[in-house]
Amino acid sequence: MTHYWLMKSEPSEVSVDDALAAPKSTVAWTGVRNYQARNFMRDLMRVDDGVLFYHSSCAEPGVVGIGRVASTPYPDPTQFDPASKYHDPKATPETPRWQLVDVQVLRKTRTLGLAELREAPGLEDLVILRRGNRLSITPVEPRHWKIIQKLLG
DNA sequence: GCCAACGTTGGC
DNA sequence: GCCAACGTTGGC
Repeated sequence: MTHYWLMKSEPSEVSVDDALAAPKSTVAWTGVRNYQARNFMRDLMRVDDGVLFYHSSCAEPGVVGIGRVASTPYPDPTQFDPASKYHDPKATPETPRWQLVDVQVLRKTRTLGLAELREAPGLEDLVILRRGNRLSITPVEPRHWKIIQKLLG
C-alpha cells in the first residue's frame, strides 16, 4: 500500500534545488528529532511512497516539489557526530535513537503556498493546515494528494 | 521579534 | 506518574 507524506525542510538547510543537485536527486532526511516524525519514517514509510517536498521557515512557505521515498529506514548518521547540531549524546551506533529515509525529488514544481492550500476546496483537513500542527513529517491522504497534484498541474 | 501551541525535561 | 518550567517550531 502506497502512502503519501508531506515533509518539511528549511530551504536554508536543504532546499528542493539542493536535493535536485545531489546525486540521483536524492538526500538523506537528516535531523528529525521528534519521535512521532521518526516513527513515520521508521515504521510506516515504504520505498516509492509519494512525498510532497515542503519549504518552511522561509519567505514563501509551501509545496515546492514532488518526490518519493527512496530507501528503507536506517540510522541518521548525524546523531553520532559530536560536531553536528543534530548530535544526540544518548545515541550510539549499537543503540541508535533516530532513523531516517532517503528522499528522491522527481520534479520541482511551482511554489504552492500556504494561503493557496488553505483556500483550496477539499484541503480543509490537510494535517499541516490544522491549528497548532508543527510536525515536520505528516501523512497525506490520497484525496489530498490528488487535489494537490491537480493544483500543481 | 512575537507568540501560540506543543514536546521534553526533571524534581518530587 | 505528575506537572511546572523550559525549549522549539514556524507562520506572521
